[in-house]
Amino acid sequence: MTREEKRFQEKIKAIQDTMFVLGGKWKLPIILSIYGGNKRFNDISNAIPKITNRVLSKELKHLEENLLIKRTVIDDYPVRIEYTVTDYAFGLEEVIKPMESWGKKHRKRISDASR
Amino acid sequence: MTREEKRFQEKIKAIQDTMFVLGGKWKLPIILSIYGGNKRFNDISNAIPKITNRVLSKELKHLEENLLIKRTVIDDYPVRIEYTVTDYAFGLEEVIKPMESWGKKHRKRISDASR
DNA sequence: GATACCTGTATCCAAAAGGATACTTGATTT
DNA sequence: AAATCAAGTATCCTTTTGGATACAGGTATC
Repeated sequence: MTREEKRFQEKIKAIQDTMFVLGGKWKLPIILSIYGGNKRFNDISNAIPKITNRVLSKELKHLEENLLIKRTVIDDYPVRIEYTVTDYAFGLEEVIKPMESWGKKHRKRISDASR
Repeated sequence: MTREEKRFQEKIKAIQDTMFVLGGKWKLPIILSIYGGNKRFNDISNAIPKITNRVLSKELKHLEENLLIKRTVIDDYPVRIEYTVTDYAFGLEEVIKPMESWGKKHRKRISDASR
């Protein structure tokens, strides 16, 4: 593999890492929902219609492992859990904003193309 | 649904549109490979180890439908096809670059966190 | 007439992602 | 003693995505 090919592979890998963190059907809705003030498991679940417990649970773990949200155990009764977005997650702004604006332009472009 | 919730849904939809265009295992490697000079089906196929014909064919169609590459029939013998990236595809730079740099920072962050 | 070249398709299969539904745990109120 | 609540787990199933392999179809060379 040439040096050039290697840089190329690293570029792809970095982009795919980003997609791994944000990709799939639910990660963005969950992050934005917590950011919007929902802290508890059932609050988040209710705020996002149709997500199941199993999937929400898995995604919360994924987001926690990737340092985007924090899980805090509050030890009164019944034991409550609070999820909050981390400061680190705010760094995603720099990637989410371009994705949002490109996605909007693209949708328009594609629907224009079919007329 | 409040106005706020609606804006929220549109934001998510736009981001997911971007992911739909770029997501999956092969789309980026294919775009970058064509951008890097591979024009013919078999060239692209050879440049990307392990991709199968079936998958390459499907992904090329997807990328063409999304206006990122152009398919040109060259009526020689045997009929050749050339794929090139479109000018429109260059607009992706604005979303790919942040994804790349965030992905790199994130990989470092995650590996530091586990020490 | 067999063979090779090129750009795919066709068929079948495996793995990953996501969904439905019921259940757990353990203190507390009824 | 039964019911309740929060935050998930457990089990099983469906859908989506990707992979393996063979082969088509038209021309041109051997």
